[in-house]
Amino acid sequence: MALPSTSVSVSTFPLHLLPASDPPYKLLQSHPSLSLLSKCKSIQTIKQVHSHIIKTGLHHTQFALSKLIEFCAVSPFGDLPYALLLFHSIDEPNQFIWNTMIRGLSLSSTPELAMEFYVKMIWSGILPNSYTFPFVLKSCTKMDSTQVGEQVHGQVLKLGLDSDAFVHTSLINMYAQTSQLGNARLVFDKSPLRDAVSYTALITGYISIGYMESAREIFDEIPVRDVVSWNAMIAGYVQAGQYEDALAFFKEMIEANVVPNESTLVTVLSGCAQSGSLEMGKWVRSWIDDHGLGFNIHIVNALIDMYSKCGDLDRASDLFEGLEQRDVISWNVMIGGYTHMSCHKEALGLFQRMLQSNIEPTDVTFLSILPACASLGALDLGKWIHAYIDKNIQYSDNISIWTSLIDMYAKCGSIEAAQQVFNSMKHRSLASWNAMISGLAMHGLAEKALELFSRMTNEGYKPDNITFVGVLSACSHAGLLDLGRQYFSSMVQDYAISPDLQHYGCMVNLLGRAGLFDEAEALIQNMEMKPDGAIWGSLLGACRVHKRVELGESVAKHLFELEPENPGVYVLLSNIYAGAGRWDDVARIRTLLNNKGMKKVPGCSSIEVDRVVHEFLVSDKVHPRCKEIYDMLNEVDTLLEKAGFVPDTSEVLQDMDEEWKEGALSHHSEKLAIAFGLISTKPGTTIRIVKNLRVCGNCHSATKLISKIFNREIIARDRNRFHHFKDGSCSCNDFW
DNA sequence: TTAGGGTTAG
Repeated sequence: MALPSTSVSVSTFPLHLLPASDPPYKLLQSHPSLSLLSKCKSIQTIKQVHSHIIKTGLHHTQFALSKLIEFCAVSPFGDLPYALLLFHSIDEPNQFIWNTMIRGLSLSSTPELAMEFYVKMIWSGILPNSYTFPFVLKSCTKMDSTQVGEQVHGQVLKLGLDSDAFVHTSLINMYAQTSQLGNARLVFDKSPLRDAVSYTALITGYISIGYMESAREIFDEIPVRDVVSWNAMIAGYVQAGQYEDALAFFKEMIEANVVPNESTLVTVLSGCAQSGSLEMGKWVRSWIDDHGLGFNIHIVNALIDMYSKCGDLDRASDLFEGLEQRDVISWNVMIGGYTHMSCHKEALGLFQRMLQSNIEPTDVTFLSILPACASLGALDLGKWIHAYIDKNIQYSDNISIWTSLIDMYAKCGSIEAAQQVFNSMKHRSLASWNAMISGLAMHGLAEKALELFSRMTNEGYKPDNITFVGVLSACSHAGLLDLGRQYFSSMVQDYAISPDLQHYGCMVNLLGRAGLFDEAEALIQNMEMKPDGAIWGSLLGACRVHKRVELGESVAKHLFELEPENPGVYVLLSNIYAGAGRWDDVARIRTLLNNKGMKKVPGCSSIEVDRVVHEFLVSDKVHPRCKEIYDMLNEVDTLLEKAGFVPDTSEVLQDMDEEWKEGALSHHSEKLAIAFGLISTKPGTTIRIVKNLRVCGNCHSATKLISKIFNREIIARDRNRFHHFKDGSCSCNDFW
């Protein structure tokens, strides 16, 4: 924005003719140069105003400089380094200027500097006043330093400033936010200065340590509750997961004739979103419409979030598209909504649109978009995001983002890159270790996963239930039965973690694969909870491997009860019959399936080429390069045959009808994706594919040979794990 | 003479 320079006459006030002491305040306050400040939207325009101030001689007045510093230090369009520069140009800054610098720094990401300025202020002989301490105490709160906070409290008492309501509340807030509720309470109780604000500061302290009931008691004591105190309680209930209480409070608030504001509605809607309750959300929506608030962008954003989290993506998208002005939150909630509902392609598409609209993504964007990349196997896009994050310093200490990158790389098949990100992290959270361990596990790198687990415990991290899912799945993917047993009992005995369904699933898988059916069944019987479909499914899979037809039948019965609509159970059972040569039973199951009108979930494989994800279904013929793909498939089949490959037809039901009609196994989705990879990438390039189902035995054998014949590394992710095909063999050692 | 405390997307 260029400033209208002609509108400011240098001679408006001939201030340069005045003596150095400040002229009358009224004259200064209305000076055009200073009123221009409020129009500034960038550092360039601030500099222009600064030069106006110099031209008009205003820079001789501390008042003008203080207004300039205030704008630079506090306004969202300001520039803290410029404020510092201005500050250092002043010989003897007055109390207001010191306070303003402390205020600006307390808002920044470096509150330590605010403390430094506070100390310097005292050293320079300027006494802090009742304005200074709210800023200083905010810095203490931000630094989470109880020691410094207590020292400042001492100085407040010495100066007798504890009788100021603002200082008083700031003290309560400082103690409340640094988990010293006892001290917060003491300050609160000892002083007669109690208003809705100080009550609310105390309430949020109790909420932050999860004491909702204490918060409620204090709330009931407030003589006059204002909108913020209601908002705080509603936010507390949302945070505590007490969504119905949050809504009840919202209704009570309206009955008490307190007018909800934007915060109230954003908070209530986020509660509806988190609880997934569309009914609640609709009720709030109608209130919003009745009160004409449907045009507030923050409220619309919250509505988009609510609808998409409650599963109504159409309504969410309508609101999103209907927005005239979208801010970054609008984009983030819509992308996050798609990810939440597993519409990963839509999430990626919207992200591309966001970039095209020149909206800067934020860390929240990446936390939504990286899982979408992970799910689709969109490695190139993931890499692009990694490069973007690398370039933007503000993400350098965001552990969640780096953890998401580890997860993305691992799930996109690039375990080396995941490892590199993990190694480069200076600070890690438990989730970072978990992501790396699970990543190694799904790549079948059990030894490395277990090594990492012991490194993690040596470094003092306490593993949680998710860690053990990773550890046990590492054992299960590598068939490490004894180690699996050891970790399972260590989890219970050494870490007091009670096993959940996922842990049992790994153990049943391990035992089943080893053919230890009695032990597996005993384990299932001793579970504290009812086994789910995954547990029985795992056992049924083992029955197929070990050709245990009768046991398979009885296991399938459990599954038919639990998941009557899951065609996978019928498919697996029919494969068990096929393996035993019981073709009549195979036919019976097929008829049963057809009669029930159930369709197997179609096999779907995807491959990313040049940042575009291509998806293939069984015998798909819709791809633009369909002809070339099928030509390549023919060539592959010919070469496979030459190499002595004999298709195994025992798993013909894997893809049911479609496959049956084709009469061959050569058109499974993974083979189409591989053929497309072969024709669309340079020789020698690694081919990465993602399949939604478990890879079938036939394709597994074929892919091993393809990797040898075409001299390509093929990395395939199926529903359970990764397979690295190279030189005719697979990293899973045919065990999956 | 200018300002300051408690609530708000994942």
